[in-house]
Amino acid sequence: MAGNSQMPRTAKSRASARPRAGRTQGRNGSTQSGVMDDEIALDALAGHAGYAVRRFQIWIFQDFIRTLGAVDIRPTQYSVLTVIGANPGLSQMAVAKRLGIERARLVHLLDSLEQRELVSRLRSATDRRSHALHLTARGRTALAQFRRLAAEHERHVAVKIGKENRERLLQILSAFT
Amino acid sequence: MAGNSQMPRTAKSRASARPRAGRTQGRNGSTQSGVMDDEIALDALAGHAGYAVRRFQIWIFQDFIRTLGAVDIRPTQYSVLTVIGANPGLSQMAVAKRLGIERARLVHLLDSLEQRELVSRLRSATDRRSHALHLTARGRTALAQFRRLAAEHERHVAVKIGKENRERLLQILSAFT
DNA sequence: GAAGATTGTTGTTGACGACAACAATTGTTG
DNA sequence: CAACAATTGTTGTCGTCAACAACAATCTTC
Repeated sequence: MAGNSQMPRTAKSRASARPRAGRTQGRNGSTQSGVMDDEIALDALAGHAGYAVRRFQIWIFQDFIRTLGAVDIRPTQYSVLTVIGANPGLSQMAVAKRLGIERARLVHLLDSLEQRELVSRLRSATDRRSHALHLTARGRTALAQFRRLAAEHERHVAVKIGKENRERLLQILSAFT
Repeated sequence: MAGNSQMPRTAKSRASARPRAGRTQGRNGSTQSGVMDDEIALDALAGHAGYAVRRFQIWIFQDFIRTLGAVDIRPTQYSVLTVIGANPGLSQMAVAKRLGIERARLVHLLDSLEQRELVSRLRSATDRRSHALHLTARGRTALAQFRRLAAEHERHVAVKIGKENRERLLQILSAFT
């Protein structure tokens, strides 16, 4: 229930005012409020990977949250469930390190998932400090559904940037997974 | 004074325990705490663009923040300064829409930048509701320096993922800028 | 001129990353 | 084996950021 619609939806309508595609210098007096967004120069920003990546990441998370809105699962929760599902018995530290999540933050994530009875913390037999994390039966069937919805989301991504571009992207960023 | 160090810094040292690169199934009893991260299966996560993009975005922002740590400029501040510099006289709404920032959030960003005398809000002559945003003289010279540091950061990105991959990435995500 | 929209502002909520401190429990070493 | 160091889960704090809601001042529009 936190799903937001789609992209910032840059102001349309107002069909006049042909953008004079030339100079990117600003300083055109009348540029006050009726500006078409693409008239506004990004300047150096256009050459920064971080800017594009950030905007893309926001779009992708919004789509994920919306697509899995009915089951109320956010990207981080999905990643935690997936890793536990694929590696039952992991400790919280191990999950946190693997996903790059603060172990303090994982505590709350697991509290929530445990309350929803998707995950259970069992005391480890070998190290009484740590918890062995497992999916519950309900967690396993739920995850299967989440996976289907996540695949649907992934198709949205493919449509947005192109199937081949998506694969190329995954390949380029494989070092960060 | 908000700069955080670098990456999550997963525990290194401890030179023993050769990871047995085979199965990715988990369920190996001894897998409790001494796990090498790459033994832990990501499962479906590996096929999700969002996961990789998110991890990459975090890395890139951390490097940006660190590289521009000396001048205390964060990515969002840099983007705001850049857009105002390239389009003097813009209203806050226009900047917010162009960068996909909440206009409520831009208020605080500008408060900070105005306090540092990098930006000034002038009352618009044509619309007394809105502010015409300009860089101060100090803002212009400062931005030139920020740009040099940002270029250095961008070189870090190129080293990290490869020069061609960076360009390919910019191309793939050009729709989001 | 009245109704409705826009602009900047303030404030709240929640997700998230980074830290610091702590108790319980290993491990390590003299 | 006992003292000390390190690890694990936990709690709490702080700051960033996106999303909303409400408001006064100011256009727009009819």
